[in-house]
Amino acid sequence: MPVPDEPTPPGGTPRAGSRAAARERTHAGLLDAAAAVFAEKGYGAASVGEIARTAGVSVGSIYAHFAGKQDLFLALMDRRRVAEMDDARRHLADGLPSALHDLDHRVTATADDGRAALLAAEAWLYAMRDPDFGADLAAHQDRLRADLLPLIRAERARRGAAWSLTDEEVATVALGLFSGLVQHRRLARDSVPADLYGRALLALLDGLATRD
Amino acid sequence: MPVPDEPTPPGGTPRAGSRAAARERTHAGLLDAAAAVFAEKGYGAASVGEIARTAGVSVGSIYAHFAGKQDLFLALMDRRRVAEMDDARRHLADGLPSALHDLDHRVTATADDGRAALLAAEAWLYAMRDPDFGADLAAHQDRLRADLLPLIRAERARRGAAWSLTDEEVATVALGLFSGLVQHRRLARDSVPADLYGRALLALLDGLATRD
DNA sequence: GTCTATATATTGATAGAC
DNA sequence: GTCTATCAATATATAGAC
Repeated sequence: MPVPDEPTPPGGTPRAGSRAAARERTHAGLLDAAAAVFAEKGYGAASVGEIARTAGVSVGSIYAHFAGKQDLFLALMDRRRVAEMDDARRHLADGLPSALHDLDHRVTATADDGRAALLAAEAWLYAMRDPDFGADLAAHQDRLRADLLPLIRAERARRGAAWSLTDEEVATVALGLFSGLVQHRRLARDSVPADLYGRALLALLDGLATRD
Repeated sequence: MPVPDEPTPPGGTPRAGSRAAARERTHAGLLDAAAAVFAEKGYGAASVGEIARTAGVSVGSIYAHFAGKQDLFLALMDRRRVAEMDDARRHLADGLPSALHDLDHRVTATADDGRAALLAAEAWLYAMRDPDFGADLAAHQDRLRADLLPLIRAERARRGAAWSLTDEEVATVALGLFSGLVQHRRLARDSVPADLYGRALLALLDGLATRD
């Protein structure tokens, strides 16, 4: 999702102008630069040197903030996760009908955003090679799924019929279709119209009622 | 998809034992090694040295077969593409009902296969950074979609009702859900049961009939 | 066509001045 | 905390013997 990638001041925002605030600024600037470089080059090909240059600091300064390239990447992913959760909770709060229209916009925004889809793919690949990070990412997906569940439950109650998928499975399909359509749209924009996600989800919901 | 990654003898298979056959063997062996190393390390972190060592040849020998790391990667992706097309056409030939059950198996096989999903993600990321390769990959997806279309058309005719999605959109959703579920299953196997793809597609088809 | 040896550049990370 | 300078390791790619 097109996450604004906002900084996360740990334990309260330090007063502007203070030494702690300056440190926070470089810290956040490094994460911004990391997002740009990791997205452009990929994790493997990205170099800490270029990240430092992009952030406008020296190589050595990076190691005063992070243990190394890996730690920097993990910190970046952490920041994106909390931003994505905030974003999701804000947009899902109003119930499913309003959310459906919103989700369409999130598909296109995520696909058309320069870095979001790229970094998500980098994160998934990193997770495939680092079991610990994989567990973190899976837990994050679980939380997203959990946030989706109340809306699905309410919709099922509203329609008052038995479904051929469990609520959790519906949430999984919704999440899977989301990332799948984002990647397809990114590859060939014309093949994924802006409202396809919403229409597909509606058809799915209509078809879930078991037929006898 | 769990593509066997078979060699592609250009212009007919050379006689076994001939010099051309020996060349073909190393060529194919290099592609096999490339598949293993690119999947394990990722494109950026993979080194031609390790690929050579895995294939049991020297670094210099790689450059007698390929122009470099990039060319090797592209050749590998090319081989996987023709194998995937063969595979898809073979399994889709019998019509949709038989294909549906088969598709379920393809989701689990692709997700559980060691390299297929990894290399697919690497290919997508590479495509995001190389427009030419991106066009190739998009064209490949288009061919897959085209192969899916007859089955969808037949199913719509069988059900004899208007649909809220075009046939092409249904194909896109089917492809998108496929890759999305594969990635989710790879991350958290329990969240994606083996038959979820088929059940979701069935529900989608049931719900496509417009309601008035 | 395959090998060994090597040229050249870049990498992640560290040391020490300020 | 940020800098400059530098380390050792590794990268891609090439040259030349066989």
